[in-house]
Amino acid sequence: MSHQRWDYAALMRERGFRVTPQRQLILDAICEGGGHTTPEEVYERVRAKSPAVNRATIYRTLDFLCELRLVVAADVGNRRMVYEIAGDTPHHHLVCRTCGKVEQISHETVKALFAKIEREQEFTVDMDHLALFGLCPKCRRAELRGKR
Amino acid sequence: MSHQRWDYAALMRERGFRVTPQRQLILDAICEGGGHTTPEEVYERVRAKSPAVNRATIYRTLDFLCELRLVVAADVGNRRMVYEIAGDTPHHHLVCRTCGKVEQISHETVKALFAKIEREQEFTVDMDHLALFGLCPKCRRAELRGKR
DNA sequence: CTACATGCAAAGAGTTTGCATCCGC
DNA sequence: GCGGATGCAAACTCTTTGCATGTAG
Repeated sequence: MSHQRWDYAALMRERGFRVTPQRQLILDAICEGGGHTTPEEVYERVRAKSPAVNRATIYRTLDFLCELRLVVAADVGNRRMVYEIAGDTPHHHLVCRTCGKVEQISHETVKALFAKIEREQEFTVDMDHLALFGLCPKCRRAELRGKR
Repeated sequence: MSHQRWDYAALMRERGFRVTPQRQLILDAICEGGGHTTPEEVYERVRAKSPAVNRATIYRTLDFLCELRLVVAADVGNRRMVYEIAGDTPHHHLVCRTCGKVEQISHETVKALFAKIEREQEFTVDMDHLALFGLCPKCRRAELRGKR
């Protein structure tokens, strides 16, 4: 999925922000991540193309892109933040803690839980990205085999 | 719920570890948290009673207590770890992204989602601590008021 | 008495901020 | 040219580590 730079550029300008080379490089870097990208990965990828770009710019731009809702941030635990291009449909991730494979869950599936929490505790969960850890089918079978 | 210091002390000694005043103070401090306590809160509470205790000891002891499984650690997002006495029924956390307040959700509530994921995608979610972000009732009302 | 635990200080990682400079519009 | 964006360096938070000292068993 391309991030369609032209649209993003127009969107930024419309809202009175500037389209800078750094911002484009950082968007590219997040795209290259496919799924999720850490700030450090963004930094490395950007630096490969343009070594002068500063870490502070990475962080400021990631925040900026999140505020524009072009990018979403997800806290995947272990004190790690990951960023990804905001997609059309909100989705969540299943992360296999053995092989690291990432699957998706639809927002529909998760919404039932959020609704239940809202109903029972009045707490409004508004996460646009949820990361759930566990075992993918393959690793689960491997684990069962190992335990016998 | 008390942490029953005598049992813990016996357990530590059985396994060849020492029962020190610091360890007892730190256990007390986690207990005082009721649900969940950050390292900083532990530090403050311990320091109120025994000002010489060092931050490094807090971190080392929290790790130690986790390894003994007397305490469980939960990554509550926002790069914040919280600790609590082990042994309660497994539960999860709701974190208010405005005021930072942390509430609990029962494992029962969450299990339905995990079961659904298992059924639909064969993926076994096995998280013992899930952190969901959103707005607590109070901040939600404040936000609604602000938007009018 | 001995090994484990602690205090201290310093180093780390990861992130944020103040300020001068730069450059997109 | 103006004001937002960037680079730089420094600060900041949270956590970890090496080493000498202290103390539980």
